[in-house]
Amino acid sequence: MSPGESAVAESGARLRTRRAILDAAVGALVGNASATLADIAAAANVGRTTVHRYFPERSDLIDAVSAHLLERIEAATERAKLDAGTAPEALSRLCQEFFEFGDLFTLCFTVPELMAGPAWEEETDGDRALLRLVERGHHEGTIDREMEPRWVQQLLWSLLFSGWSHVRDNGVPKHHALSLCLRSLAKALAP
Amino acid sequence: MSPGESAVAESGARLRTRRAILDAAVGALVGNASATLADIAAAANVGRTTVHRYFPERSDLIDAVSAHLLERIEAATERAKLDAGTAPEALSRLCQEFFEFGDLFTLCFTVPELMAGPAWEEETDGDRALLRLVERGHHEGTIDREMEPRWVQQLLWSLLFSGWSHVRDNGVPKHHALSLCLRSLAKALAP
DNA sequence: CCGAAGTGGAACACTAATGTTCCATTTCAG
DNA sequence: CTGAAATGGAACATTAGTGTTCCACTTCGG
Repeated sequence: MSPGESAVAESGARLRTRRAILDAAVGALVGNASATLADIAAAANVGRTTVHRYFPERSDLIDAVSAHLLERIEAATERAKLDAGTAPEALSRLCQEFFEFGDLFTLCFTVPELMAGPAWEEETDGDRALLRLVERGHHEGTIDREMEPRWVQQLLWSLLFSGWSHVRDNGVPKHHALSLCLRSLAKALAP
Repeated sequence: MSPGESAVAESGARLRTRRAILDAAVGALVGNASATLADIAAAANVGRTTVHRYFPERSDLIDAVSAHLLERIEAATERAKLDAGTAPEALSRLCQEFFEFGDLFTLCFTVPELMAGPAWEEETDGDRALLRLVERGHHEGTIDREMEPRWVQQLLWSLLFSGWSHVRDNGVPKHHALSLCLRSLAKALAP
């Protein structure tokens, strides 16, 4: 292996610590939206210096978390197979997939820098798939035509946020919060 | 008037600037959740020194904003007359009242320090009135019994958040966003 | 007109977070 | 075992925000 393949073939160790830092960053930021690099380093059982080695600036780390989040969202959207079944069924599956993320996606609401990047401005494939799905529901007659695609999108996300807040604030079991999300979504969308 | 009545009889000017700073703080924080005291002072057309005269520490200002917000929420809850009409009607009125706040209450989601105070932990009269209202709806048979009081509370707030996000992100007119909120809420709660 | 209240702004010290450098230590593959 | 890779930690400079002090300026009621 010739030297200089910096980004390509990282040693196993590097990949592992990089991942550890990333995970720790997510965990720390979920607990405290303004977590310090020192906090994150501690959470990752790593020196602050090491964090800087992998992510020279704070914004680099934030960007990485952001990218990681986007990837997971896209993956979950694919798993939900939005083309299968009726539109409400597909939306329900998507809701369940997203719910699995746990408080991970709470970050979108609590850490504003996270959404700042250009990647969040443009529509992702997942976004488009969701919007198309709602339109399909309109044609099928399985989704209330007043519930326009973008509103459904807002609704889905804020329902998930509600669900996890319900778990956190009121100590409700997760499965119960999920079923409240699903029921509320289904009823709101029903024609 | 004897000297030393510090907090009681403030001159008109003092009250006016205090209010100006408070309003500016709300506006600045809505625009940027991590607004600086300098930002706020500038927004209020006031020197930073003056801000410190009225609110010695940043937390004092935040507390004042928090109190102001709580007052308005309580006032809006009273105006909604939750005891009148059917439960869904009352909830709809409450939703409209809250919606009037504009992005003001977005602060609850974006400025975590704001909710940190002890005043937000304990249940306010407004909270209790809302929870009782939902129970009344259950007895009347006008609200789905699966929609437990605290969930309805979460739902109401996150719908409002969705509504204003819809306005901000998608440029939808306010009245339209409001009607989407009301419709979604009504359908989700319907038995 | 006068004096007190209210204000603005400059200057300062203090703190917390960030980013950098350097060196000693550990780890691990060959 | 040996050297390169990876890490931890101390020390440092820098920056941004905060809180304080002091003085000059305006304003406004009497």
